Amino acid sequence: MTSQKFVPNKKRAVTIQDVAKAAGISVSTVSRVLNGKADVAAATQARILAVIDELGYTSNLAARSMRSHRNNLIGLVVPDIGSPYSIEIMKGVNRAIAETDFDLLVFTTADAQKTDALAHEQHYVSLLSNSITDGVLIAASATETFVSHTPIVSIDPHAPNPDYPCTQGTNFEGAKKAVEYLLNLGHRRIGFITGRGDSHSAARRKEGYCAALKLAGIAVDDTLIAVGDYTTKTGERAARQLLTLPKPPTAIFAVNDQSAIGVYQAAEKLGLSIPEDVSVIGFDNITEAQYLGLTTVDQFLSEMGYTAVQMLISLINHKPLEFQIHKMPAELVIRKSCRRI
Amino acid sequence: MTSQKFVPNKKRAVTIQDVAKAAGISVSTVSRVLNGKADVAAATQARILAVIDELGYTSNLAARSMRSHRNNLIGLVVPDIGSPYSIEIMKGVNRAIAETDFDLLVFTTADAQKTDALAHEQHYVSLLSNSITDGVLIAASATETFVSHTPIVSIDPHAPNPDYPCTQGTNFEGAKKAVEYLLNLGHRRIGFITGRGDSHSAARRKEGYCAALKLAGIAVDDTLIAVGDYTTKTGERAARQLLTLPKPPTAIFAVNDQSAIGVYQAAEKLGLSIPEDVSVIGFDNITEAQYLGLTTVDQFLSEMGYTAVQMLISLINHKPLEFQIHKMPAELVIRKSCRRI
DNA sequence: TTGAAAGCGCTAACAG
DNA sequence: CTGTTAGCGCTTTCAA
Repeated sequence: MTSQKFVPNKKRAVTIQDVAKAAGISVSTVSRVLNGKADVAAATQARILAVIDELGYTSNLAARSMRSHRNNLIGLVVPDIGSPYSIEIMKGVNRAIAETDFDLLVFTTADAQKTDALAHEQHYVSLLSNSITDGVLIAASATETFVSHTPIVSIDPHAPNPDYPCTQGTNFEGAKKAVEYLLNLGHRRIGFITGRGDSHSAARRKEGYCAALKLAGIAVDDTLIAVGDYTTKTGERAARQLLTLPKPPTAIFAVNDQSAIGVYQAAEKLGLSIPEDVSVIGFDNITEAQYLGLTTVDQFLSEMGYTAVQMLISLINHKPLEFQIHKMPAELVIRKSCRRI
Repeated sequence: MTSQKFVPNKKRAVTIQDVAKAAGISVSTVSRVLNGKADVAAATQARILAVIDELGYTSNLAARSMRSHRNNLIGLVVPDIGSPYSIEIMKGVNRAIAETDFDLLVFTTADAQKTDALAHEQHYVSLLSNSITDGVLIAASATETFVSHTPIVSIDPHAPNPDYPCTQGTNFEGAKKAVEYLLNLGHRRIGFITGRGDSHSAARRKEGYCAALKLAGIAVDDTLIAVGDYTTKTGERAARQLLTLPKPPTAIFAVNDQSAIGVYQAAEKLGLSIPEDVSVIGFDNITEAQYLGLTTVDQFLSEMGYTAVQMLISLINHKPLEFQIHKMPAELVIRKSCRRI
């Protein structure tokens, strides 16, 4: 077996000094053309540009940032790249970034489940913010306070923090709307799958669920509330618990779409069909839920990302913000997972 | 309307100097405890740690990287965060990263369609690689050469480049396998939706399509080959072209799953159903395709990302690579989008 | 065990 | 228009 070994080339990076030397000019002049200053002779500029191209020079971000404190770079910290939630937010962030002259750097706290995500969040935010980034966006932050001398905007934080501007969903109103929709369809036994206990948004969604029920004169039945943690796995377990009740609910409202997918899977495994046997609505609106045909409450995660970028850039440019908390309206997206009874 | 203005706090970042001053000690000693050197008195160390905690000090990545040239940070450049393709790769990369002590920084070339993505790719790679990152992974690179003094591993490059190690799919074999499956099902008129012309992998997939046909003694019919560019949009257009032919194909093999989704949508709009009227297979295997029930050739994009990380880390640690090109096997995933005729 | 000092590559005054 | 110089915050010799 001929295994082709590969040994990396270990050449030093070319610096501004190399360029200056090769062009027979001082570093400051090179720096000037690099930064597009006007006061450089056309001939000199052309020569330097040629040398830069020839040597394949690229400015060292670290060195540059150390001096100029402006990198046109914004950081985004997400709990888990690859989760539908993060992806949706990244899409919006990316779209907003594309309209500006900022670049985007995405940082992930890798394995949120392994060690304490809180410390990681903290760590990364300070790391980015105190270094190369002009400001940072932090999605689904569980952390309360950050150490940063650079602007921070938080996207859909678990708990609201008056110290940092953020975008937020209308969790209460959205959940209420969803449950009211089910009530209008004639449902009276409506189950709820909760999120993690420490999450402010999950709590608000539960409040919305209870409020809608109360408004309709229906008492909240604790046996119809099952505990989840935003994942499909616990969603399935919770749904199984609800659907195997002596008197199961005719509809289930899940704290998020991932949990709703769990309901979908549980129903499938129990030989139940949706929406014939049970109607389902989930909060949030991700691709999988869309393809499954799940009715969802869309709080426009991607818009949250989009808006957060604009807020952050205002802050970076020292413009005051109109609102410290930007609420995104939630909208019910009717698909085929609910039926009238 | 009471708009709550928000003005950012503009405090300077706390540096190692501040810590040294507050602890009544020199910066070098602080640096030592920061880097876990052994030769510091326990008392001094404790005091410094306390001050660090109190002041909320975080080391400046830029400054640190400038001196030490090792940041335990790897960069990933993707063409488009938010595209199913990139997401799949990121998942694998992230999984691998979580097993190491490296952190991941994801860079995106934002809007590939806007300006020339090639220059962007180039730019970001050098930027990351010459600065804060110990090595970079580049996904779906169209660029031929990179300027970098740091290791580079390319994931599923459009065109293979002998200068950089990479992970690659078995494009030819996978496509051949897919078409052979359709042939076994009895299909004789099998359409193909192509990828972009400049893509090596697209070309290989087409070759696989042709090879399978030839092996079965079927002449390649150019009217059954429609041009796409990896997107759902062109996939739909191409599918429409094929399906409205006087003698349409009974099956379509699409260069990627996004194009296959286009086939799905085109069929729907033409009132055709899958697989009754037309069978469909797509290359790659993303969430949407899975939920749609599309039969696909899975080349394990996420495994490509995973493997690439390991290759890169070997390089960073100056270990030679066993293979410069790591081929990932492609596997046919049978779902419900094909039928026997 | 600790401190002083020399840069890493770059930008930004300040002179010429 | 161009060069000189002084750091940005940090690590790392080299002395003490």
